[in-house]
Formats: sequence, C-alpha cells, structure tokens
Amino acid sequence: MALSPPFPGDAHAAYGTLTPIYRPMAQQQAQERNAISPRRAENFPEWYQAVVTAADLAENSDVRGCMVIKPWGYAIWELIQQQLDKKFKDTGHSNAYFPLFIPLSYLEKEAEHVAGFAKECAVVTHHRLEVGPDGKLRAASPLTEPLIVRPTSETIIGESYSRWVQSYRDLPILLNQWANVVRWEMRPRLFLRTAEFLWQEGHTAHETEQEAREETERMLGVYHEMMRYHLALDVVTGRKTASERFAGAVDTYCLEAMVQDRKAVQAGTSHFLGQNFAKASNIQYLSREGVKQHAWTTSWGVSTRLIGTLIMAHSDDDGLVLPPRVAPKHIVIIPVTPKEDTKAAVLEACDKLAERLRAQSFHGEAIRVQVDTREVTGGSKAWDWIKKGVPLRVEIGPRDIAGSAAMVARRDRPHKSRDLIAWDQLVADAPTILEDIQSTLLARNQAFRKENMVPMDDKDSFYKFFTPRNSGRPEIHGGFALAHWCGCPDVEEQIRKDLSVTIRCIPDDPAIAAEPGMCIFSGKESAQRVVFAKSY
RNA sequence: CGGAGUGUAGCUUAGCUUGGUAGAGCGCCUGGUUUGGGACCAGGAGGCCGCAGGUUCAAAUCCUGUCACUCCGACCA
Repeated sequence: MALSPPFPGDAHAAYGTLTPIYRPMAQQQAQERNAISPRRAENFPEWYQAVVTAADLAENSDVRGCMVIKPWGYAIWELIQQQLDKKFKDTGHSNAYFPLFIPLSYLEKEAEHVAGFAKECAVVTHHRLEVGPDGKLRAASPLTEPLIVRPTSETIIGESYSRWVQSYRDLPILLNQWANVVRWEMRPRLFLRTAEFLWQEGHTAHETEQEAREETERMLGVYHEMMRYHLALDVVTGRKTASERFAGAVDTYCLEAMVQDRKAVQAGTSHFLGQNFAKASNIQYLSREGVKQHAWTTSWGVSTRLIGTLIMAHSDDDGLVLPPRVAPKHIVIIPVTPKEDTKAAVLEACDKLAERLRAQSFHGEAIRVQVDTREVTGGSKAWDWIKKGVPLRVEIGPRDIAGSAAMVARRDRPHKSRDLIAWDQLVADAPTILEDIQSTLLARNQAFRKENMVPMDDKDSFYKFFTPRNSGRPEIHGGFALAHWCGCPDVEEQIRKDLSVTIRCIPDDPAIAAEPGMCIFSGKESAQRVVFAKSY
C-alpha cells in the first residue's frame, strides 16, 4: 500500500480525488448496501439518529430530553476531556467543583442573565417524598427558598469569588469545573441539544480588563486547536452579535463548525463578562493604589455537543467515522477463523500483532488495539466496527499467517477497499497511517467548508441561497453566506424570521472577511462581512 | 406554549375503514450445517394492542377522556 506522506503541507492536495460526500442517487450502485438507512442525502436528521444508534453511542432515556451515554460514546467524551484538561492545566488553570443547586435569589442578581435562562430552568421545590392517600409517592416538605438546577454556574461561582477576593494579590483566579448542567429544552436531540448535558465551564477573575480579554482569547485558542487537531474540524472563529451573545456577557466569542448538511454548529464559546457579574456578585478587590475595584471575569465552555458535531461532520452512509485522536480504539483486529484446526494459530497471531502494535505510540500514547474474539461471523464483526468508526480494521485469517500479512482497511476510505500489508510494515507504519487518516478528515472538512462558504453580494441571491427548491421535504442547501451587514438588529431579526438564518459570527480571520462594503439588506456601510447560516 | 401526527413483542411494523382466537421481519435462545465482507436450516421464548371509562353477546378495531412520544413553529451550547 502506498502511504501518503505524514502531515502533508496541504493534506487536501495529497488527496486529489476526495471521496464525494454526497452522490446523486442515480450514481449510487444499486447493489451497494449501506450500513445506515436512510442515507445522508435522503434524510439528514434521521441519518444522524441512525448513526448514533448503529455506533452504540447513546440512547434516549424515559425522561424526555435526557440521554444515556453508552460506553463507546462516553469513551469519546473521556478522550476529549483528557486533551482539554491537559491544556487547561498547561495554561495555569485548576479544577474545582461547585454545587448543582443554586438558590433562586442568586440567578436574580444579573438582570440579563435571568432573562436569558429563566425560561429553561428546572426548579427544586421540595425535599422529601411521602405516600399520598392514593398510595402513590408525592412531594412533601416545601423548601423555604426554591433551588434551581444549574443551567450554568456564573452566579454560584461568583458568590464564592466574592468571598475569596479581597486584594489584587488574590487575582487572578483561574478555575474550571467538569460538570453536568440542565437546560429544559423544548426540542431535544441526542448530543446536540439535551436537557441535561456534560460540559466543562471555566470561570476566571482578573485585575484588569486587558488580562480578562486576553484570557477570553487564550481559551478560544485552546478550543480552536483542540477542534482542529483532535476533532479534525475546520471551525470559523469570531464574535457573536448582540442578539446571539451569552446572557450577561460583554462579548461572546465562538467556534462555528460546518457539518455535512451545511448547517452551523456552535461548538464552543468563550465569554468576556466585563464587570457585569463582578458587580452582580460583588467581587471586589483593593487595588495597588488602595482603591476598591470590581474584578473582570470570563467564562468559557464546551459540551457533549462536540460529539454530535463530530458525528455530523465526518460520518458517512456506513456509520460513524472517528478521527484517530478521539477514537476509543485506533485499531481493531478481527480473527478470521473458518476452521477449528487453524483457529488457535490465528488467534495467537492476532494477539501477537496486537501486542506489537500496542508498543507503538500515536501522539505520545500507546496505540489502542482491540482483538475482537466474539463468537460471531467475521462479516458482522467487520460491519460492527465500520459502524463504530474505528480508524483501522485488520483482518487475519489462516492464509495470512504463512505470509505474515493482514488485510487492512481504513475507515476514511470506501469499505470495500482493503490492502494486504505485511505485519512488520503495518507495525512500523501504523502511527503514520493513523496520522494520515486524521489529516485526511480535517482536509475533507476544510474542503467542504470552503466549498460551501460563499460571498453574497445582493439580497436576492442571499434569499435564494437559503431557500430550498423542495419546500415540502427540503433538500440539503445553503451553507455559510459571507455578507456585509450594517450592524442593525432589526435587519438581523427580519432575516431570522424570513429564513431561519442567523449571524453565526463576525469572523476574526481577516483572510475571511476583512474588507469594508455595503450592507446587502439596508445599503448602509459595513466594516466587514459576517457569517450567516442556518444552525443547530 | 401553538399546529399536525403516532401509540400493537427488545426494535421496525401489518391488522383498524367493514368488531369475531394478534401476524410478520430484525434481534434473542437451542441444535445442526457453515465461515476470507452483514450465513443457512429446524425448533423455541417473548404481547392485559399506551392508560381509564363507554357501546356491544364480543373491542387492537367504534365512542369519550387521559397520558406519552414524534414532527413543524417559538426558545437554546
């Protein structure tokens, strides 16, 4: 097998013929059977659900909006956690834990914050159960002050900070917590929008505005790097408009990923909170000049939504496709044991190869290898791992033992393409192949994003861009529209009403949108283009 | 919270208009034959047809109520 060079300068160029992400139905080979039904092009939302089920990532709970994250899905989250946690520590942060329950009165302290979250809070009003006259359990003993289940923790952490901070010498405070939060969602969707979700929330307090702004940008950068190099997502970063800003923030920065139906997913946020929460929570310090000052705070977070983004960005009509750096297993070895008398030899060869592969490292960690010894036929084993998105599948049968070779299949290539590779070569090349899969996925996401991020210079084409031809069952359409906007919230609101399209961000990359122009809706002046898109 | 729809086995569902012993596929269990890309044959387990009332000799089927879920809007990481 000819291997592509590791880390090609332009990975996209190394793959002149990319596997098309969508193929028109007419070109689909009729006899070709996919693992996932429907296909992406047929019904994207249903395809997404089918991938989650087929890859055994999660399932819905009886509690509406809540999900059970199954081992394979949780392992992906753990890998994301590990990578991020290291980065947080490297940038000077420590982990801590703050309570799940927040007194109602805390939330009331910041007016915009209340307005933003009040409609989606779970409220705890009682603290015991008793048996009612009908024999059923009912809530008893009302709380004097109701508690809310945290939708985010700015207020309760601010309460602590107000006690911890006395002097400029107490600053900065750089904390993070890994936690669950609850936002009572009307329309849940596994991983993307659930009533309860797992996330991390960083909360920092600083002496100066500049320090806090630097922190906000630093953490945006940490997220950017993680999404690009671990999740293989070519995200667009930028600032939110006033209407999309975090409730109570001065500035919200975000990372917007484009997934395969060309919609945007907000994959992470970093907020500069100014002194708003410091004033609300009374976080004050005595400055170097002996003057009482409010601290400057930030908060930043990513959630299990990243997994949903990952699925929608990379997976195909055969199921999940995982970038190796977040794959719970890098390689699965499937013993092909057609006859009893050769079975032991095959299994032994598989175990030996697994050991040799485990001794290799990929990004400073031992390669994660599993030998699938389940008592089912080889074909269904292979399909299971295709659906689970394992980057490399290795099959060893009796005939391969003589030649010390194995059939190797890459998940980023069509499921029928397999190569016979000698064990020695596979062991030596495994890290390179994994790296190549990683960069191929990034290159594909980047090519797709570039292809579907288009400048729009008049209102008509803008509306046409976001209007499906088939309104009954909308086909995949639209993308990221780069258009000039005058900054007027009314214009933004009108577009949202007309097309369900919002400004995802004001991009910070001058290569994307620096030049001034004229708002295509109002004709007024505009300093730069902004990104419009439909979103999750 | 508005509009539409659906509740039958672990999952997907047929049957409902015209009331008469609840059927299939997948999955699961057992045995056998198989095995280099989703095996086949035989046998088996599994259902108060969402729940409560009503009509009827008889209700998955008709009527009323209720609960849950899904989709489309409004809201959101």
